Amino acid sequence: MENRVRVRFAPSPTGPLHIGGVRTALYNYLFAKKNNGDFLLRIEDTDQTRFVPGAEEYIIESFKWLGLKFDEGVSIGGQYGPYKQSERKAMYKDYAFELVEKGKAYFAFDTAEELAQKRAEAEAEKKTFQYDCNTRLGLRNSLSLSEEETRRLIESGEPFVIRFKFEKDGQIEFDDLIRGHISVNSSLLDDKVLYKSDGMPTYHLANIVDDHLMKISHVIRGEEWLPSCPLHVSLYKAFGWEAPVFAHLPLILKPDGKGKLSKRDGDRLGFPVFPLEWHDPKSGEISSGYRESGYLPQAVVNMLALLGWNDGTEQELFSLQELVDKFSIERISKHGAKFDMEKAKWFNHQYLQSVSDNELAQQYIKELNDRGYTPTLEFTEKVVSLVKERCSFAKDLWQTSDYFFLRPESYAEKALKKRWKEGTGSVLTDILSRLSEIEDNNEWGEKAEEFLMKYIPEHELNMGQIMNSIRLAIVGDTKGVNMVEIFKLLGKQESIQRIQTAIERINL
RNA sequence: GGCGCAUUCGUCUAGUUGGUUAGGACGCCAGAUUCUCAUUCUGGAAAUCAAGGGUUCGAAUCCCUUAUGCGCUACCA
Repeated sequence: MENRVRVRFAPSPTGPLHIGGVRTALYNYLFAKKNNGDFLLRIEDTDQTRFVPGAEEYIIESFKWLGLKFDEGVSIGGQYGPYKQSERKAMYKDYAFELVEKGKAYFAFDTAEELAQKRAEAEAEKKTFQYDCNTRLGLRNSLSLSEEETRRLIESGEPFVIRFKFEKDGQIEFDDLIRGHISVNSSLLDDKVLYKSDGMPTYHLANIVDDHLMKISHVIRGEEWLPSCPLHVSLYKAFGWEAPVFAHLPLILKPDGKGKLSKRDGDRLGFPVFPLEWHDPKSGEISSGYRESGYLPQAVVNMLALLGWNDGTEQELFSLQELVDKFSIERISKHGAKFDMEKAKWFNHQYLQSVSDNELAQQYIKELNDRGYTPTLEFTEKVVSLVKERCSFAKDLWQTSDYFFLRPESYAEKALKKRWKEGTGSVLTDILSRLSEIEDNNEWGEKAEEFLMKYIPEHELNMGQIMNSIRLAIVGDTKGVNMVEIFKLLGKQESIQRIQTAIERINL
């Protein structure tokens, strides 16, 4: 029980879950499962001003879709709860005060205006104001003020925050599983606020307290936390707690240019940045999701896992279980990875092929019904089996198989020019009459093929030319699956009808 | 500005103890297959390993410097 691996994913419910966050969660999950450990979900809602209704439910729903199960946490429960920081509010204050008593932190009474003033002054001199060991004595806090004054201010209800007190010339060192040894001089760090004047802790305090209380063994999080890690390490030390092992993940970058992948990039380049579609309750804006865009959850998981990690072999397709078996933090790359939508599409193509025809057909038939067609499941299944390999998404089914359901209304001009020559009409008329003579049963398609294979060479006609003109007549373009397969599925009546119509229309 | 992190084909990456024709995948191009399109298969182009210095018989791999990019620099997470 002592050294059990326990990791957590700790999002803040300020909106939909970003794909980078999903990857962070995935790596946490893989690491936990690989080591037979626990994967927890904690909601970090200490900033009341940024709370967005529905975000928490969205997060839970996202992981359900992705197939990543939490062992403990919000909506699941567990013995270390509550798992939502707003419900743990009372305890943070005690911990913050404990630090003040230990001389590791102090009260500060500076107002937001006063600090803004300081920053403006510094900026005017092209410097940066920092609340740290060099400036704190000149500011209004329990270090610069007398004990009586401090007590008087607190008792009179003056708003205050608690700041961490960094040592003057300490060296803070820690090891990161991905980045190796990291060393920072403490006098360069600013005295971060731990406890806000609204009675809530900041991320830094709440995070450390909760990770300690929830017995988190490894903290796997985004690189944006690396700069504040020295503070976190110092906090563990100040409390006298053992720090967890840290691993800071590289960022997911936008496909073009530089920088973090953002919601705007998705809108701009036309790919989802969120696992599920998100309806913003305030702006009413809708952001697309992987699920709604037709991605399979396994494909998203595989794609994300490989964006910055590989097992050292040339394998690229992994099931979730395989990822669990082969995952290792040490093999995560150190630098950010640009998101590649083409590769994402390729992954989905791979996974779509493993979905059964029956399952896809059931899904497709709903779409067909919506479009006003009512084919049987059997027929739809046959169509699916023929066109599946050409699709990357289930939604591609229609554009690759529409001709099985609707007659061509027009004929592609380019194909017409190339495949419908002077005598095509009369040749097809002759072929048509011969096709009509073939008995209309299950073997009609094969028989039709047999006939064509004989007829075309016998009349010294060009195979490609004739087959394509028939295709053009039936499909409306020179595209689609094997002609015989189309004959078979469409049947004699429909096939002949379409050729007949085409001859009449085109030869007009 | 300060601090931190990073830097191998267009993109994702392999390369863990210095000796490889620097490998794979996506994308791209070509060929093959087919009645077309797509799929599939085969092949090809594509990284002087950010740059410059060292160390060494030998460096993508070790050291230094520089450059560039990114991240953080809030009573946000």
